[in-house]
Amino acid sequence: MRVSREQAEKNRAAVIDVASRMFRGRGFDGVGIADIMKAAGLTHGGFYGQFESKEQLEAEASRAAFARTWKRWQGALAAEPDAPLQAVASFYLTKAHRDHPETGCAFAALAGDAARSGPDVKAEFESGLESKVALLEEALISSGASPEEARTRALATVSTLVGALVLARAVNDKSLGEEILASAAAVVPDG
Amino acid sequence: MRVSREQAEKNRAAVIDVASRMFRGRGFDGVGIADIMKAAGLTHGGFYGQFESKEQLEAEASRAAFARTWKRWQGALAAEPDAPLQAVASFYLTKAHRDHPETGCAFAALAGDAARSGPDVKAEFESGLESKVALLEEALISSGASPEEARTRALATVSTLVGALVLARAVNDKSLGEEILASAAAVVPDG
DNA sequence: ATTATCTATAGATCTATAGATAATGC
DNA sequence: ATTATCTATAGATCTATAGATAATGC
Repeated sequence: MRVSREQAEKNRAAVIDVASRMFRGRGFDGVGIADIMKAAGLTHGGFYGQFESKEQLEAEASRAAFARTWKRWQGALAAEPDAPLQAVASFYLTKAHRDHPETGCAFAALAGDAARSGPDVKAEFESGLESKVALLEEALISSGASPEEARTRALATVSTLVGALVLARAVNDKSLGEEILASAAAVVPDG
Repeated sequence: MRVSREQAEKNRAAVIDVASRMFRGRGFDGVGIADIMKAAGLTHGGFYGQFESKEQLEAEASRAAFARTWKRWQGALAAEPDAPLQAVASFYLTKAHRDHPETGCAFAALAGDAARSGPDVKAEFESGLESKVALLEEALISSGASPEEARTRALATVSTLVGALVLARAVNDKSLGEEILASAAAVVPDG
């Protein structure tokens, strides 16, 4: 049941894509390799021809999630260049984002898991963070901020956004969750 | 090998205490019941005489963690009543806290896990959050803030603190972690 | 001939339970 | 007699690997 080299590459990419969603939805420890391969339409045993280990897939799936969400951030910033922090906050701090971790921010979904993971996963979180912070910094500098102020505001804003989403997901009360998101949006300055 | 009712109650409390640290250190899914019971000096099988399920222990261990850290917050606020947000930020956003999740804030350590847990765990996270927010609100109102402003600032500050700690733990680069913590401290207002 | 994927399984977990044991508390 | 804890195990996972299979790519 061998497939073409092209198809094999597509299969590998599909595994990463499926894993990226499943990991965000259920956590690294909440999904098994058999689950992922089945969802990608392949068999469990085929996994180790594509990846060295589950941890390698965790890293690659995180990278893929960051690449996707980076584009979303970039689009929002391009559409509203004069208020970059509000631009990001307004799509980030939403009920839809809270209710759909599997397609949302990998920091909010997996940073706790990454904190307990090995250096390969953390390396992806590190570059994922730096690349988002770089987007915000650039936009803030264009809006007239100093480089130092831009970096501080960018880092702190990401912390506020991620913290608010994580907390909003950890409570039962939906309206409390929305209050958390709204309070975070209220303190994000207009850049 | 039966023990006195008093000792049995102490054993149960010890299991909760040990679990509260181990869960914060390794996540709910990263620790087994056998691990916890062994660390508490008991046998695996004894667990189900003390608790209905692992999830019940997760909820009780979370509650215990919140009770402990609530006291820390209260102490910091009592010591510095005029700058409540800075008071909390200055012990929360530290290298020591980043490097010791097992004795630190359960939001930062476990909110991602809680988001995927059942309603009993989420209920503890909800009341754990409300009780910390209540402390901050009260202090901010004493410092002259309106009730609405106090609540918004309290919720947003907790989001920023938790987000910064979670992100600082998810990267390899220690100095980047410290930069994240410092940027969060810089944007927390003086109350 | 090479190799992507398959079936099947090893070996190590995990939660939860059944039944035995022995000390407490009536 | 009751009950807190113990030993032992069922049954369901999980990661990872071994070896077979069959289509690609030389």
